Amino acid sequence: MSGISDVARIAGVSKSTASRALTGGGYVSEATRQRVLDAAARIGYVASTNAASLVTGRTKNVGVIIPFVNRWYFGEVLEGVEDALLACDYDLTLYNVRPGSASRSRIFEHFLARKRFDGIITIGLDLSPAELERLRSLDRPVVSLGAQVEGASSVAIDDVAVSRLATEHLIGLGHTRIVHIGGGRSEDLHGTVHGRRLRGYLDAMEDAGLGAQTLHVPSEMTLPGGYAAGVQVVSNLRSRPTAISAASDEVAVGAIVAARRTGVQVPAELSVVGVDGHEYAEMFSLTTVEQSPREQGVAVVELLMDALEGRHASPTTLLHPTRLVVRSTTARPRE
Amino acid sequence: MSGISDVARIAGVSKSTASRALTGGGYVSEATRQRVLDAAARIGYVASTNAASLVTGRTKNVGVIIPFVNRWYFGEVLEGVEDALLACDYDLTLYNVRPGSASRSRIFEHFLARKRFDGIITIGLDLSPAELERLRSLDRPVVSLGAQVEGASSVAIDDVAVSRLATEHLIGLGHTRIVHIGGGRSEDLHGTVHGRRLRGYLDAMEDAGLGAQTLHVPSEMTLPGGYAAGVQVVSNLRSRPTAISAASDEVAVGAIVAARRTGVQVPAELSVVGVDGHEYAEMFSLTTVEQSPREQGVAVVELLMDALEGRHASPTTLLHPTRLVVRSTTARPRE
DNA sequence: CGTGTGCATGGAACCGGTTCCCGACCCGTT
DNA sequence: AACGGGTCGGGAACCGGTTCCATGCACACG
Repeated sequence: MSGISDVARIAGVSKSTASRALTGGGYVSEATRQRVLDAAARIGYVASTNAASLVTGRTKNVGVIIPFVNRWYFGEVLEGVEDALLACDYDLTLYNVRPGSASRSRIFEHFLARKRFDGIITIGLDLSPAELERLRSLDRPVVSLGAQVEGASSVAIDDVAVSRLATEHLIGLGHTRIVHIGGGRSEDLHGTVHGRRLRGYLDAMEDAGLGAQTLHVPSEMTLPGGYAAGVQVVSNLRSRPTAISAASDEVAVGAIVAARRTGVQVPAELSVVGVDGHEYAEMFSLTTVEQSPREQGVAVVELLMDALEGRHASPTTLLHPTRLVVRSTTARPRE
Repeated sequence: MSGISDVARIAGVSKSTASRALTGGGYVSEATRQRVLDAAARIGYVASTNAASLVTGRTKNVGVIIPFVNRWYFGEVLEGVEDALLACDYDLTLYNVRPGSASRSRIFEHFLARKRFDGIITIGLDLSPAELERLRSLDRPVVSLGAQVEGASSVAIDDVAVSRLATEHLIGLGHTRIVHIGGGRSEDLHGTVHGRRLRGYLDAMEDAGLGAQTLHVPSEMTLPGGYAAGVQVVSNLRSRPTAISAASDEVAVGAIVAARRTGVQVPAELSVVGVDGHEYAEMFSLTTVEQSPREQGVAVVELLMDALEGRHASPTTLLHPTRLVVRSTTARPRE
């Protein structure tokens, strides 16, 4: 495999001159630079970032830690991050730490310590104090998306607000028996996305004077999860709610499928609102609060680049905009 | 940041001895080895793979090229690959080449040339001759999943066979007006997954003497794609088909949603069969031919490890097993 | 008792780049 | 004609590891 020495030899210059010509530092005459560039192009030379990083300390590589790649939100974010990093000439090393997976500690203890990247992006991850400590000890900038990492810049949406907005939409239509489908134990109303979305629902109900009749069916943030919860809600014949505020679009769609299957009309008998702007939302005419995970991925990369280039050192938190999109799964309740 | 020299100093030995103790090569007395290991553990030392790779030539890193991360099949595969690589102590560098994206050539020309990985895994990718050439010039083993790369080992399922099996199931139930929803232009019956699945349908129809009445509605391999195609099929009132052979489960589910929405009973009026074993299949009681992408990911990593360790040099192709799972979206046609 | 063998260790070269430092050269000033 | 500052390019050190080679030593053997 060809190295910089080969380029130098072909161009008839020394290694150092070749390096200067290629990286653009120091004085090189235009003529020599061209000769070096030509030589490099001719043999298809690309510098080994590995070797360069040894002396420069910049690896041109970023570690991304993510709990799922297979859920819509995370997949979108990852694609956005990938694109943005590529545009900045960075490679992306992926660490998939599935919740409950044994490999999680191995990643933090072993893999992250290999000094292989210039920075780290964590996505939707709640870190333990030990993990935080380990991350900090690497002495590389850390930015996070969708969850707060202490002392790190981050991009997120206001999860409480989106869920509140969705619920208020239902209340505004005249609903009072509204159930929230989603995760989150009631003790944990801040630490997780699940929890914050439950919080938003509770706040909206409270503010509307409906604090006494809140309902919460726990569910995984998946379509099958929403389906199971939906079955439960719909089969509750005595006092069936007239509306569902779902913690995510996948949950909402699952609930809709469950309702239709049982012969319950949406939105005539049951209104459903979600959160996300999932690619399925349009197909199901789902009313939802849209966020744009792909753009959030791009934004978090920008934040990391700022940190890498020493711009605005103090941690900032960027709140990404969201908006209510009313389609046809929500309507006034029947008298 | 601590280096091997620090470890050596603390343990009171030379750099070379420390290196031998840590990597396990050459002679080191048990006592010294322990002292070195203790010193390393004490300061949380992990060798920089970067620096080591410079001399050993092994980077402990694998490049993965994938067209989507956001589609079920690809997401599953990626998670399987990640797990398996981690278990072998390899990092994963992700290259997401979305079809039609301008960055594709940049990845092949620039990023892949950085000599950063020991091997490459391509997933569901049809390479142009130039790309193939570039890959080969890197002089690193390449293995592929779900598509043939000339001269490379690969893992795949028999796409023709699965689609044939699904279609034969419908034929076996007595259906004759069967439509295939999926991609693939009829000229391209081998090069792509779309094409091969169309081929399987055509073969099955042919063999059953139904070659004259094949029907094909093109569609993207997504749920919305299937929905759109489903609407088209169902609204064809005069001679509506009695069964759909979908190219994937996502397409199948989309078609089912479309049918139900239009009031067409599944399976009473319309049977639907898919291919994949998607996580949604069970929820929709979908009859399908299951494959296991996660396991395929693990298998392709094994193949790569074989190549990296010089075992069985000649390219092998592994056909992964599949099986028909009959649920309740298929039934005999009504008289 | 001299010598050969095998284990244990340290010194130094090396991987492929970047960068520091220094000398050569050119050109305009004094 | 001597001098100084700005350009240009080469030699060598360095990044953090691994590995080759030489050396020291203990022990067994003839």
